[in-house]
Amino acid sequence: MLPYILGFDKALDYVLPEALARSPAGRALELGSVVQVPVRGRPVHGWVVEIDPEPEPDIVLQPVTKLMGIGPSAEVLDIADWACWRWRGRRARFYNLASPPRQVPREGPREGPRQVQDLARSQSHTSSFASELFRLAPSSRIWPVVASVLKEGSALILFPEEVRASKLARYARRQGFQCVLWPEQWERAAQGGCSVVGTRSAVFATMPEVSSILIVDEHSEAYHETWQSVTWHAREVARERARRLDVPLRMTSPVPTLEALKDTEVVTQPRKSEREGWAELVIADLRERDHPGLFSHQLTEQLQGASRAVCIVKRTGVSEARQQLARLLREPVGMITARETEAETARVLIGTTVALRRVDRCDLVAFLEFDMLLASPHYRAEEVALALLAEASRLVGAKSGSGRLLVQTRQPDHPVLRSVAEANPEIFSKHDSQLRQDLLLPPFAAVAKITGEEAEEFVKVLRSELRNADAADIDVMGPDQEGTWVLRSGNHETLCNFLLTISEIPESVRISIDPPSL
DNA sequence: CGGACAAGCTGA
DNA sequence: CAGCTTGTCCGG
Repeated sequence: MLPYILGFDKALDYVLPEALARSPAGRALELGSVVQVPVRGRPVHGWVVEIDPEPEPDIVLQPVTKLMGIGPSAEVLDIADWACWRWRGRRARFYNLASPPRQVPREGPREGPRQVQDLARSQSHTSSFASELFRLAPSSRIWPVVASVLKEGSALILFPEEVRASKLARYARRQGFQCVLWPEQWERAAQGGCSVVGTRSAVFATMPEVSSILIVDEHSEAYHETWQSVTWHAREVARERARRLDVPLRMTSPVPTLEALKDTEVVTQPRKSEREGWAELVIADLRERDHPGLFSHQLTEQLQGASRAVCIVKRTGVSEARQQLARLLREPVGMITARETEAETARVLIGTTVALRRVDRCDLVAFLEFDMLLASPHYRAEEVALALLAEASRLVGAKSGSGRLLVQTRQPDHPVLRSVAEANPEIFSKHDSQLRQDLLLPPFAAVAKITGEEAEEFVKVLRSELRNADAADIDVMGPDQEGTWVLRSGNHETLCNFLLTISEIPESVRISIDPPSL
């Protein structure tokens, strides 16, 4: 069993006492079951990762003290192991993500393990796995896609936000579908016979059968976990899980990422519908302006005509811009920042990009400093800027309504803006694809960012290891001004397999695979 | 991770 | 040299 001790990634062997060995529901213990065991006399939870292991000699086995409940299925343990390989993570982290937040009691009807395990452990079959991306304008309903997926059987459906996930689960149930929310209804999901809806970590939901996986708004940054040492992406986990299960992976997005477009069939709406589903874009070309400042005449004009407007500015300068705007409009301006919300009922609101998620309805979103977004020092800056416009477009509604997007810029012909103006995200993805191919950035390369106190020392070790392993086709770059090194390879197999051979990683060194910024 | 124990530092 | 900090090791 693998103890839930971060920084300890080794399975330990225990004996199961007779008293715990039997259970009315069948086998008491299966792969993934959560047990309590003593580690150095301390009670610790952990996951069963092997049953009847070959006991190592000269070790006195301690008994398991408690059965805590069911855990991730063998299939999920396997995909979690894959995630550990792919992002160089620790098993306990991913197993914990895949487990119920609060242990499910052992009692209750539970059928014996189904064919899940056989399915999971047989990985190498010729696959008819297909992935499909539905490019849907921001205001288009996704329900038709969701419904078609629900009709096929027990689907696994991911949303970027909890609110949307639970709303959809409720709606689906009203429409007569068996549909549960993960992780709240963890046990029902594990029993099978229903579709499962959740956010990022629901990609590790235990389900006896999965008919297909659907990722709604695949471009959302919410699918990319970058918290502390854990870096992983739910879309990539879903892709691998679908491939292993040999079921279709489906995605929706108004602004598909290059990652999603890779090896995927794109299904588009009729041009007319897609055009209709984007909001009207008004561009204020700042180069044409005679006086400097944050407020173009198009902006004042649009703000005066709006019944409710949100202005987006950069983090520094929200309150100053707010004062200026209030003076200009001669009315109070509400403020929304990451920390606080003030005067939310005002007709005009100002805030950073997070404000888009705090407002439920408006008919104008104005980006006052759009070029700042485009120029963020990250290789995904433009992609993120386009995603924000899609998000804003969804907020203000389709062309048929009165909703508008206003962008102040000195680059009115930027591919991001042309994509929105023409309701054609392909304009941007072609541009971005070319750029990333030229610069060898993801998804056209696999990269590992190495940071931390002892990074320099560690990279020296990596370099010498690379010289020894003559086959590895990996570049080492760095350091940059921030003391960051980057490993780059043409594919993840090469990169991750190489990293797997490095057993000793200093405590302070952090390796993030395909981070959002380099 | 967190405890156990060893080795190093300090102050009387 | 006790008493405290910091480091290293290890778990079945």
